Amino acid sequence: MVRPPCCDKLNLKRGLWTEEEDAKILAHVSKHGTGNWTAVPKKAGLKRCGKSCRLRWTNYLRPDLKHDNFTPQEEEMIVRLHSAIGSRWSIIAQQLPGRTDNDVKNYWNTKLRKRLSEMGIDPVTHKPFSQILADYGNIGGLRQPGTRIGSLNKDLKSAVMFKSELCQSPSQAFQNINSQLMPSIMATQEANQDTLLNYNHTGSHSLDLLAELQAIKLITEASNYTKNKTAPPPIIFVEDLLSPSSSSSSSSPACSSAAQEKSPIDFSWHDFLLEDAFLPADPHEQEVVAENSSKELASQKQNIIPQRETNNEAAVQECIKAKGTSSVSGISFLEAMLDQEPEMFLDFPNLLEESLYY
DNA sequence: AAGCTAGACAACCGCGTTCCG
DNA sequence: TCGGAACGCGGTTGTCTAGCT
Repeated sequence: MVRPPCCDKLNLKRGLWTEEEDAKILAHVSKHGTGNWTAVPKKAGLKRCGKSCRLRWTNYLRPDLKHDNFTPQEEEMIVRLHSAIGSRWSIIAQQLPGRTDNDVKNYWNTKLRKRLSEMGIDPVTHKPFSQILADYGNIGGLRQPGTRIGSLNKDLKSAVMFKSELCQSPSQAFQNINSQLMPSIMATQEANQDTLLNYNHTGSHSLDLLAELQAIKLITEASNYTKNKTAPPPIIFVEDLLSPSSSSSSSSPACSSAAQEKSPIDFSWHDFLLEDAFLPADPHEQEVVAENSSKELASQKQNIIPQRETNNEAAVQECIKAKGTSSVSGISFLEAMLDQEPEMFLDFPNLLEESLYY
């Protein structure tokens, strides 16, 4: 295909926009509306390509855009949606009035991704790094002496470094695994990434549009519930959405009864993991763990709150108080998750260290 | 005060999709 | 049905600024 002349950068200005240029765009749009952007530069008297004009309008000049900081509710929405549909920024942005895909993408890349990494959660898979390391270890005799970790991504590396410092372990802990386990991991990582991308984006495992919209709807409703406490909390399982026969209704058989009883108000960092981080590989052991988990959840339910059957404000507040944090409170959603980091390591004492020291 | 670095965000690039004659 | 133009999207790069040495 022949590229339009505007892309050839012939005598066309690039870089940051001036107020004068912005004014020209605004004047043109107010007079003629949006559309036919290739004609806009000429009509508006701008030495820019139409594509650049459109971008300036959609990302900055549109009157409905918000230019203030992201709220904790917006942060929560982004993380939830990203865990469900991946980096579909335009879809995510559609759920956040006044935000553009560029806004969301930049915010994710500069803030949210990093913070999740520091929590020990892979921002791509939404799994704990330790599980990823463990997964690597289960493949190809990783635990054999002389095997190495490969192209662990930047987030994983930084998270390991972060944890090493936290635990006052020598910083060479990461260097050790990095140097000892590197090559055999590389192929595995690439394979996993391919699978992941297929799940999250396109290809044979992709979510169809309906599933995506259902996911968004459910997540939106969940978010509204945490804010307004107005409706029963839907629970969304990515595994459901990925299943060809999936239904995102709460009657999905894939939703365990224990999980169904879990309320988003009772939010914890666990909610942002795609699956149980330390589920044993052995199916029989998985059953045992699942059974124990169900008992534990049932026990917790009795001790905490009758979540489903009440919208009782006091009970909800008590729950929030008990958990110490929630997106309902004024503090940042991610800060809330960070606050629960000690809980995370209490739950999974072998997190990271397991992979670091064999 | 100057130089360096990291963070934030605006803008660009390339590719896929949609529209339309 | 086909091909070109326009549009939309996600990844990447560039620029500015604040903080640190």
